[in-house]
Amino acid sequence: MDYLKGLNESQRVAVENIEGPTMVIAGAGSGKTRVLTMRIAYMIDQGIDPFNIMALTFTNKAAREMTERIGSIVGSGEAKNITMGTFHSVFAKILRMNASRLGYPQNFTIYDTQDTKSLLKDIVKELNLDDKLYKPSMIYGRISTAKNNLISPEDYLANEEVMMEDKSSGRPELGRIYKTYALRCFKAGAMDFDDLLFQTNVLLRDFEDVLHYYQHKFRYILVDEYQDTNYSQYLIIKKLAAVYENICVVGDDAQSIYSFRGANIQNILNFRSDYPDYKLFKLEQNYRSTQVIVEAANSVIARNQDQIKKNVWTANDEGNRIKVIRTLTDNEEGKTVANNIFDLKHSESGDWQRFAILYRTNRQSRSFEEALRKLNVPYKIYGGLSFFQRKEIKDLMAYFRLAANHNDEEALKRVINYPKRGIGKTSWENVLISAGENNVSIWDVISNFGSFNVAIPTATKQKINEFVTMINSFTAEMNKLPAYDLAQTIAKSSGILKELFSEKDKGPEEVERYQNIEELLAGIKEFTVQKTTENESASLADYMIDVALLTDADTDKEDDNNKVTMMTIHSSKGLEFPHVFLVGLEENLFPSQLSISSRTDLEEERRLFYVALTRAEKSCTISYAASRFQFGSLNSCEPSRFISEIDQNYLQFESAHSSGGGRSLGGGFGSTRIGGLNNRPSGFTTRPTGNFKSVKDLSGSAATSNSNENVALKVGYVVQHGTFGKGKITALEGAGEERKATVFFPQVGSKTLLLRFAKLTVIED
DNA sequence: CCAGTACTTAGGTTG
DNA sequence: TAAGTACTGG
Repeated sequence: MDYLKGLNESQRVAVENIEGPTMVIAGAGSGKTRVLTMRIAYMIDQGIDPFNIMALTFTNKAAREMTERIGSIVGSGEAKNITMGTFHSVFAKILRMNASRLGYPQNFTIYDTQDTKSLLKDIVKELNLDDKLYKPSMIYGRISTAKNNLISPEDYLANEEVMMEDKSSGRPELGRIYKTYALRCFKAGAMDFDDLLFQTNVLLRDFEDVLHYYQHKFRYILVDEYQDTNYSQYLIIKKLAAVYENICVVGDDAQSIYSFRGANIQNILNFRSDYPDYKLFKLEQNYRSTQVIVEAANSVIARNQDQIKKNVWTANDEGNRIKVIRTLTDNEEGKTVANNIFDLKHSESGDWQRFAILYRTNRQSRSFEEALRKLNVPYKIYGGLSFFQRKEIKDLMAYFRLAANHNDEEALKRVINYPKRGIGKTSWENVLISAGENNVSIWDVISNFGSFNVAIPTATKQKINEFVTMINSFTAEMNKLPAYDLAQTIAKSSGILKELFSEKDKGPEEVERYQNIEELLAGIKEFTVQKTTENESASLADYMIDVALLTDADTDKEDDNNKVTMMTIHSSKGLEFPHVFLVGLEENLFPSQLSISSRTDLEEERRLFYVALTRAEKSCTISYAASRFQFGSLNSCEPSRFISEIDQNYLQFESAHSSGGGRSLGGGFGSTRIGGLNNRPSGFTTRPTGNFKSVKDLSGSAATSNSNENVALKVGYVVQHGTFGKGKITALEGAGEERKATVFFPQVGSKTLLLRFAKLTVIED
């Protein structure tokens, strides 16, 4: 077991103690991941069946990397049998296998935040509530908190304390919304992120045989980042570990930064009372950072009341002091940091990936993005809108979802009339009403108009029938065709590909959208090939299961390597960089304004600051601006209290302009393909401006003469339109007020126009 | 149905 | 500021 030789004494003991409840408190940079990896490898070496091991990590990427490393020690065949992943992904899979127990379809959809908010918005509208008072994100927060504390809608409504809270905040209907929302999700065969944990709890609570099965399957349980688990997660683990009590949790209370999503440091303290004979190991030697960084971080975190005392130390070099830079504005901050990175990169050998810019909020990335782009410095941004959240991707995926699960209401709503197929808002609303009245799913209504009374015209019903037939034909292929083939079919026959292709020559954004779809299809192809060579099932449903819980960090690309990283401090957890730039250190930004009134919130911000500092290996630079643009106006800012909380012996103050002079600008340095995930081409969008409008307006209303002309229109006529120019009629439909024409304009593409309004003049017939 | 415009409001972090 | 939504006129 050579691999154990590289460990220090406390790491080795933590690795070798594989039986019984174990808690590892691991200081920042103390080799936590290494211990976890080695421990699992060691367990397998000791004859434990990987099938009996469950390891819960914080990101899917971490799980993947750990599986790989374990595989390199014990063989990848063995490593593959470990159940490893995030809480959400591991239990989503378990839920799929047991979905019928809970009355869910095996192919249940996972609603993301967008789906959830959109559904909540609809519900508020349907219940005739004030949407100023009941905002989707606010309701979602409330429901999320409830679910994470295992409060069901019924519990919620029965809980007087909770109901009083809602009443006094002027929102007495939250419970009713929660109940409606839960019911709608259930009817749609959908779970939101919190349901994945909530329903797992239900499953383990109500089905003893299931509980027993998993208790015996997972004889050995490991949980990383334990300080960031919430009550719902805590209880799952507690139940599963109840028989064997081979549970190992690893964490650092000083790095607990997710209380906003229900994480509870108390879970660490509970561990002692839940497993009184637990063993405690502390990893205190930091291998990552310089002495200055370790000590500076220690000096800050010491100010927190709530903490487990530990002594993090390092044998590394002393290192340089932490540079603190003040700039006048946020834009200057961007430039200064970019210049510093540029200078440092060229004064020491090494790649761009050695640098990271960390900030409190996603929107701070802009000034750095601009400044880096000007210097031709390649960068990538994590967070913000991820690939799978983009409209065009969600649209196509909605077809996939619908094919897998007809009841997926959000998916249906998205695509029933996209691309346009003449199924309007009113028809949709009437279908919704009918579904509600008959207490069935929306799909039930639209696939069986004969059985329900729906107030929509026959022509529309016909169109909906065609749509239903199309979706059914996709469903029929779901388990026959490989993912890629079906995805390709859907992209074509749904009309999405055509829709985006026709827009392609409009502008850079349209081109990008088309390319994103191509990228998605390429990704599905890759998936299909890979699964097929591994002799595993490669259906489109399988693909969606794989992809549903991916984040930006998980979808990191190979060719994205040599780039400066920009991300929030939250998403930097677990990562390390030689040079860290910690920006926007201003009161009300970091610490955030929302946190400064409560001690516990402020302490969490301070832990966040601690996490940020301890990402740095060699150097850390802190910056703040004296003024910052916010909501359209320039606001002046105070430097963050956290700067003065650092032991001043570790700081070196510097003003913005004194830094480096000998920088050579331009000269074709940097990469040609700059920018990262969010890179936007900086071209212009040329768009016809309707500047003749005012002249036309003066000509007065010509509505009557218009309608006369319309009667005479026929497919194939060439017509003239005020803004779109000359075009050819490709289709005519509807009658009277509803009569509309689809016209192909070579200049702008195909348009459908309501003839009641559009002024069309026949040029030739 | 389409497109331009007026209005609103954003509190912050994520699977 | 910027994005997203609601409204309105053709």
